[in-house]
Amino acid sequence: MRIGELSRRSGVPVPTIKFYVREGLLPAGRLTSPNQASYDDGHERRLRLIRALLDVGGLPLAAIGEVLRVMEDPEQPLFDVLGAAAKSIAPSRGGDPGSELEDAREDVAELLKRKGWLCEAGSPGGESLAEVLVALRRAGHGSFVELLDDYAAAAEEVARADLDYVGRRVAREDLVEGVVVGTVLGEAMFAALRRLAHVDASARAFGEEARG
Amino acid sequence: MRIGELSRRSGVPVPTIKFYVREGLLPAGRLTSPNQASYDDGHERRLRLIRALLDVGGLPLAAIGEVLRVMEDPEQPLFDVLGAAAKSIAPSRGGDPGSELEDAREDVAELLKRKGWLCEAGSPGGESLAEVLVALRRAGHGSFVELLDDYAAAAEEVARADLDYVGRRVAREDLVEGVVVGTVLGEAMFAALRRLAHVDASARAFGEEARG
DNA sequence: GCTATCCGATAGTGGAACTATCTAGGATGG
DNA sequence: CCATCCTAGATAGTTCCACTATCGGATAGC
Repeated sequence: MRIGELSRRSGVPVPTIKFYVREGLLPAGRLTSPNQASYDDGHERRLRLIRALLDVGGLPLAAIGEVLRVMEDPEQPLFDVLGAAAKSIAPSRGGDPGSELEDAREDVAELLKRKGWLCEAGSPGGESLAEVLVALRRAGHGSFVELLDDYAAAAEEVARADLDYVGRRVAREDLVEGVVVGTVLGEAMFAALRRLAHVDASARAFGEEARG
Repeated sequence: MRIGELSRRSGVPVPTIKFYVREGLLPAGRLTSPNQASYDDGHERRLRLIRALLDVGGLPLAAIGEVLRVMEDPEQPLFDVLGAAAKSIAPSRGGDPGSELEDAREDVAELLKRKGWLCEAGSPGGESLAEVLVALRRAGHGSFVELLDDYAAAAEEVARADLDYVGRRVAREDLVEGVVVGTVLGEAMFAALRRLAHVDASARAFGEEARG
C-alpha cells in the first residue's frame, strides 16, 4: 500500500507519518522507485502502537522511540524490555536531590523488604516511588504514605494478572509488545477504573444525597 | 514574607511564582505598599501543591487551575471536587467517535453492572476507560480487556483505602485537598508500585537467570 | 544615601508535536 | 501520451505550553 492508504487506514495524517519516519519511530517504506514507496501491515500495526502509547499512555515521542528500539532488538533480554517500558513512563523530574529523597528511598527499601519483593530500591519504579513520597511530604500530605501497604497489595494483584497475560503469548514479538502495551495502557486502564471505584465508594459512603 | 523568601522556601523561582499569580493559580500577595507585597504560609502551601500536581501528577497548569478553583469554592459539593479532580486527569484525547467507542462504552456499562458499582458509564472515568479499551483494540491487543475484572477488583481495594484516608480528615479544606492529592498523587504512587511488582513477579516467574 | 530587593508589565525562549509548502518525479484512466 | 492526482524528500513554519528575561520605576533596611 502507499502512504495515502496507510494514512486512511490508521487515521494518521500523511505529513505526520512522514514526520514519524524522520524521527525514526516508523521504518521508511520500501522504495519501488526514486519517489514511490510501499508500506505493509507491519507499518500499520506500528503506527497504531505509536498512537496508543502517545494518546492513551501519554508517552513523549522520544520515549516511544526508545521503547520501540528496545522492542525491535532481538538481542535485548526480555527483562530489559520490561525495564525500558517502565523507565520510559517515569516522567524523570529533576530537582535538588536533598535529604528528603534519601529518606524516601529508605522508605521504599523498607517496603520492599516488608513485602519480600525481589527488586532493588534503585530500579526505575523504586526511584519513581521515592519521588512520589517526597512530593507527598512536600505537599503536606505525608500521612498518605500510610496507604503504601494497601496500594502495594493491590499492585501485586494487578502485576499477577499482567504477567498472566503476557505469559499466554508465544512468539517473542507478540510477547514483547504485550509487555509494552500492558505496562503503558494497563496503567491508563487501572487509573480509569480507580476513578470509577472512587465514585462508587464515595456514593456508598456519603450516600446518594451527596449528588444533589 | 516577601516573594524572595517564598521562592527560597518553596524552591520555585521568583519569575515562575509571578507567572503562576498571573495565570490565576496562586493568589497575589497582600500589598503593603504600591510595589511591595507579602506572602504567607498559605501561599507556600499552595505553591507546593501546584508543584506536586505538576511534577508528579503531570497535570497541565490549566487543569491545575480548574481543580484549585473548585477546591477553593466552599459552595461546591465535595462530590464535585472529586469529579473535577478526576476529570482534570483525563487527557481528553479527541478523535473520530466511531462505533468502536460505542462498543467500548457498552463494555464499560457491562462491567459496572457486573461489579454492581454505583456510577454511570458516562462519567469521566467511564469515558476514559472506554477510550483505553478502544486504544487496546486498535493496537491489536483487544484480549488485554480480559484482565478488566482483575484490575477492577484491585481498583476497588485502592479506592477503599483512599476513602479511608480522606475520611480521617475533619476540616473541609484538608478534606478537599486530601481528595485532590489522593486522586492525583495516588495514581502516580500506584503506577510506581505496579512497576516494582512487575519486576518482582517476573523475577519469580522467569527466575534470576533472566537478569544476566 | 546606597544597595539589594521588589512590583508589574511586556516580550522572548525552548521543547514538543505537528503542519505547510515546494520541487521533482511517478501512477493511472481515458 | 496526456491530464490529473499521488508521492518522496527537504525545509520552513505553526501552535501550545511552561516558563524566563528584561525593564522602569519604587521600596527596605542599613
